[in-house]
This record gives sequence, C-alpha cells and structure tokens, in this order.
Amino acid sequence: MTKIDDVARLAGVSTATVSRALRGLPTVSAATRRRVLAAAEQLQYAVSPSASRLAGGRTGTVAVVVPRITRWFFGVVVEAAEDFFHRAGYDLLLHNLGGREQNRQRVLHAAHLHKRVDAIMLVATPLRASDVAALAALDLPGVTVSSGTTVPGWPCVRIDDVAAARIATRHLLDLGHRRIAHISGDPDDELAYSAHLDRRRGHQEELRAAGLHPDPSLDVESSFDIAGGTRATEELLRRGDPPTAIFAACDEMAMGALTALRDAGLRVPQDVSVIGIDDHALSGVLGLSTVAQPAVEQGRLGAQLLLDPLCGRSTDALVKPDGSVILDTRLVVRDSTAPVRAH
Amino acid sequence: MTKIDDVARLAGVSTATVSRALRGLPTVSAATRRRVLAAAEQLQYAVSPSASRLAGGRTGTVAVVVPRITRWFFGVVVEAAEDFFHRAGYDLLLHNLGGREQNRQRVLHAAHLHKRVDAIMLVATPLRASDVAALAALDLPGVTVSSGTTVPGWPCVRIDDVAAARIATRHLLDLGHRRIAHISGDPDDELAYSAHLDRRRGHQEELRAAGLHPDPSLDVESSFDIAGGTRATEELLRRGDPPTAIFAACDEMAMGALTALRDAGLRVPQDVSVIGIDDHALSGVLGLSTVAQPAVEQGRLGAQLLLDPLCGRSTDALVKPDGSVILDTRLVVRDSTAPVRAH
DNA sequence: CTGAAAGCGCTTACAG
DNA sequence: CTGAAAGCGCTTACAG
Repeated sequence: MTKIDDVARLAGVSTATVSRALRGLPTVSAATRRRVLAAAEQLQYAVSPSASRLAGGRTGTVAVVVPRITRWFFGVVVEAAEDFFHRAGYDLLLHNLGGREQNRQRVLHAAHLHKRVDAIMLVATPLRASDVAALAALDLPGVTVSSGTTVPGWPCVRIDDVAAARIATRHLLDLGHRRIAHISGDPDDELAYSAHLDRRRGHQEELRAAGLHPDPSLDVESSFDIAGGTRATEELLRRGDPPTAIFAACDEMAMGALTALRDAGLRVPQDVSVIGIDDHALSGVLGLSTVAQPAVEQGRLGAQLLLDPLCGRSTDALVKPDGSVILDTRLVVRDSTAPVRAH
Repeated sequence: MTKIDDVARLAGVSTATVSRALRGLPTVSAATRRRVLAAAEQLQYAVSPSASRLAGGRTGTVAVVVPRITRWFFGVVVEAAEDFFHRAGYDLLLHNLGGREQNRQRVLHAAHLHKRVDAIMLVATPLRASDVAALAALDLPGVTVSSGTTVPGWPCVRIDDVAAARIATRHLLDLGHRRIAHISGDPDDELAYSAHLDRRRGHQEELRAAGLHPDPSLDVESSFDIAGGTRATEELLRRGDPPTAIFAACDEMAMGALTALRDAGLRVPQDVSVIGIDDHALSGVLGLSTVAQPAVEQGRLGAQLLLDPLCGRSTDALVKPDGSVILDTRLVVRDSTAPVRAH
C-alpha cells in the first residue's frame, strides 16, 4: 500500500507538506498543493485512518445510539442523521440496543466510546445518573434526540410529548368520547422509550381539563410496538365494557390495536375510534388518525447541532437558551376516528 | 488519560505483557494476568483503538451497506447483523445509500473502506464490474446479502427470488385469476433492489407454465416502496380494464396498491386480490397475503459467514460449495387474496 | 510557505 | 512466560 512518504517523494516535498496539502490547510502554496494532489492521485494514495487518528486525535466518526432501528421513528431519524454526517465527511458507528438493557450498559460504559468517536448522538436512550456521569466524563460533544433525560451541556431536540398527547385526547373528546382508553409502554422496561410517560401525563391532563377522571381500568401498559398494542387492547377488552375510543402512545401500538379490535369483531371507527402519535409511513395506508411528529427533521437537526460546533459554526440561532429545540406536532385526521355513537 | 505504560508500571511488567494479558493471549501466566487486570481495572484503563489498529492492523469494525435503512427488510437485516457483530466484539459502520447513486460510488470507492474496516457486508447493493474490481482490490473478506451481483470469493445469502415469485403467482392462478398484474421496481434506477428482476422473471415463468402470455399492459414499474406501489397501481387503473389480481414485488409496494385501490373505490379482495413478497411486520395488521422471506435469518447468517472465518472457524458446513446459502420462503395466505369472481 | 524531528499509544517479531 | 526495541503511518509544534 502506498503511504505518505511515497507521495512526498514523488511530489518532491516533505510529508508534513503532503499532510497539509491533502487536508486543505491554507498554509500551502497553490503550486505545491497541485503537485501533491497529482502525486497522490497518481499513486492512488489513501490516508491511513488509524495513523491519522492516533497522530491527530480526530476520528471523523460519530456514534449513534438507538433503541431499535426497526421501529419507524428510529429508522427515519438514523437515515436523516446518516445523510447529514456523511455529507460532512463523518462515518457513523451504529449502536442498536435491540431492547436489551445489557447493550445499553455496554455502549454507555465510558471505555467503549472513548477515543473511538468525536461525538455522540443518543436517540430516546434512557439514562441513569451514573450514565450521565459516565458520558460527562468522556468529555465529548453530544446531542440527545427525543429523550426524556438530558445530559448537561448537550443540546436536545424533541417534540413536546405532553402537548402531543393532549392534542390526541382533545380530538377524541371533541368527537364526544368519554370512555377513552390509553395504551402505552411499560414503565418497568429500563430501555423503554421514555416519551410514553409524558404522553400519559398529557392524556390525563387533557381528561381532567375536560372534567373527567382518568380511569385506571382504561389504562394498559405493554411493549411500545405493534405486538404490544395488540396485547394491550386484548387486555382492555378482557376487562369488559370496551371503551369508545383508544389513544395509543405511538402509531405502532395503534396498529396493534386495530388488529386486536378487528379480531374481536369490533369495527373502527364505528364501534371504537383509534388514534396514535407519529404519522408512521403506513398510517396513511391504514387510515389511522394520528398526531404527526417530524422524524426526518429531528434526525437532521440533531446531526447539525452535533457537527456545526465541530466545524466552528455556532448553533445559537437554532436552539433556545437552554440548548433545546422543540419541534411542532400536528393533528392528522383520517378514518380511524369518528363521533361517538349515541347509546 | 491513562495509557498502557501506566498499567505496566503499576503491575510491574512490560507493556508487551500488558498488551498480551489484556487481549487474553495464552502466553501469559495466570498470576501475571491477574496483576495486569487488577492494575488496568484500578486505573480505569481503556486501550486506544487508533493506536491498537495502527500497530496491530485489525480495526474490530465491519462496514454494512444498505439501500435504505427505513425499509422493512433492510432494517431487520441490519438489526440482526448488528446484534451478531456486537456480541463478537465488532463495531458496525453503517452506510445507508438512501437511494443516491452518488453515495454508492463514494462508499464503494476503494479508498473509503480501506484500512477502516476488517470486513464488509453488502445488502442488496447493485455492483458494476468496476465496483466488483474495486472491492476485490481491497482484499477484505465480505459477504453479500440479498444481492443479485456476487463478488468472487465472498459468500452470499439470499432467497430464490424467482421461486418466491412463482409461489405468489401460482397462488393467484390457483384462485382462478387470469388477468394478473405485476408491479415492481424501476430497472433504470441504478440503486434498485435487484431482486425485482428475478421476481418479474418468476412471475412470467409461472404464467407461461399455466399457458398464459405475460401482458405488458399489466406490468408496471415504479419505485420499490409504498409510494411506488400506489403510483404503479394508479397507472394500472388508468390503463382501463383493471386486473382481477395484483402481484407486487414486495409487501411495501403491495401496501401502496391497497391504498390506491381503496381510493379508486375497489374492494380487496372482492374486486381485486393483492399479494406481495416479504411478510413485513405490518402485513398481518393489513391482512395482506404474501410470500414470507426470513429477514432476521439473512442478517444473522450473513454476519456469521463474515466473522466465523475471522475467528478461524470454518463456514463450510453452512454454505453450498459455491459459497451461497439459499433460504426458504413460504406462502402466507391472509385476507387480501380470494377466488376470482365469475363475470 | 516549508521541513526535520518528535510523538501519538499501541503490537509484534525477536531474543532469552 | 517475559522484555527491549522497532515500527505501525500519520500530525504537530517548532524553527526558519
């Protein structure tokens, strides 16, 4: 393999000059730079990343941690972030926790990320105090996306989950529903997407604002995915007297609810209305009403908040004084919600 | 930051011994190893990846290239592979092409992957002769998953796309359908998931085996996703006299077809039957009939075929003599296919 | 604008 | 089983 000395020899300069010319540093004359580039081209020279990292300290790589890449929101966020990172010349090290607490611990263990990446993006990753301390000790720039826990000094981009849930519940209330069930994630799951706690809170706040009292028998927890939505809805129906509407904490759970309702012989929206949060790529196909959140924007903006400072650009104009960016959500009414029927 | 010399000093041994002990090489006495591990633990020592890579030549990282991480199949494959890689102690560098030919060229350019990874997994990535040559020049182990093009010396894992398509078309024929449309990916798209060419072939073979002649007016190409399925179906309906059944080259296109048919006022399966290939996570929710392919297994097996040789394990028992593994598909009949109605 | 030299922090023959 | 020393291939003050 050809190395920097070969290029230096062919171009008739020192390796220091080759290094500077290839990286586009300003302190190289135009003529010299041309000679170096030509020599590098001719020899098909490619810098050794390990050597460059060891000598220079920069890795040109960022770590992205997501709970499950197969869930709609996380896939979209990673795709948007990946695009931004690669355009900026950074590689992406993917850590998919896959629902295993053990994976979270391994990834967040300071030793693992140390000297391996220049920056970290944490997507919906729950953090304990010890994790936050470990991340702070790494002394690397980072950003959290769609996360309940924030890391001091890191910007965060997300939606207002409480507000999004209130919009969903308000929509059902406006349609005349009073027996509104809520299905959401399991709070005991350490890897749970923490947003669902805020969403439950918003739901209950909106009920109370309407003079209703949250009914524990209409609140079921399960896993935060399609299968969880099915199980939660089955449990709901088992408890007797079904609700007239179900607010699912995410579209995937809402889709599971659609399946369970269909299997139970209940029609949507004639017998039961269903709404979720997300605006999943398939929600339109299913006619699912939802509160849309901007996933691409969260991934892209998260990446930008991470890289801009590394390139010396300020992000002050993008974030609030506390470092956060709260993106808007909006109600999307389709065919799964309808006025409650008179009894 | 603490480095190997610090550990060596505290343990009272040379850095060479620390290096050996920490990597678990057999040529270290039990007592010495214990002292080294204790010292490393006490100093919170973590090896510098760049230094280790530069000196040792191994990166402990593998590159995974996928067309679009947001599509069901690719997300599942990456998740399964990621799990396998991390268990084996390897990091995953993700390259999501995102539908851009330019990205494919950047990633496959020899210089980019050179010295950055120990192995490469290409998922459904179309390759030109020059790409294959560039990959061969890298002289790295690799594997292709679900790819039409193979790289000499690399194993490949996939399904038999021709056979899968024949199963789907056979199912429709068995239900009495004769006007069967096919919607699939765009062959002009350089980044296209090449499987759709084989699927079209299988479809046409099965039609001919039944004494039918493939009708070009019932064959529409579009993008290989939900929106593409919708557009292709709209085009199909615009051509007049609709088919009694549609075979979509993948479930996501089938889902787009369901939307277009609904919007056109056609009922599934009463007016039109629809079948896809995949068994997407949401196909059950939608009641979509399909030919299931094992995505998790393809990701896991691909990862294993890549890493086993790096660990000195033979994979001869897993693959056929030509290095390929062809996994089974199976028909899953749900509610989107029904016998053709008498006219 | 350019070069000589030190140094980044490991691993690997080689010798014992 | 262990150590001294060379070397992996760059980048970065420092000096000019």
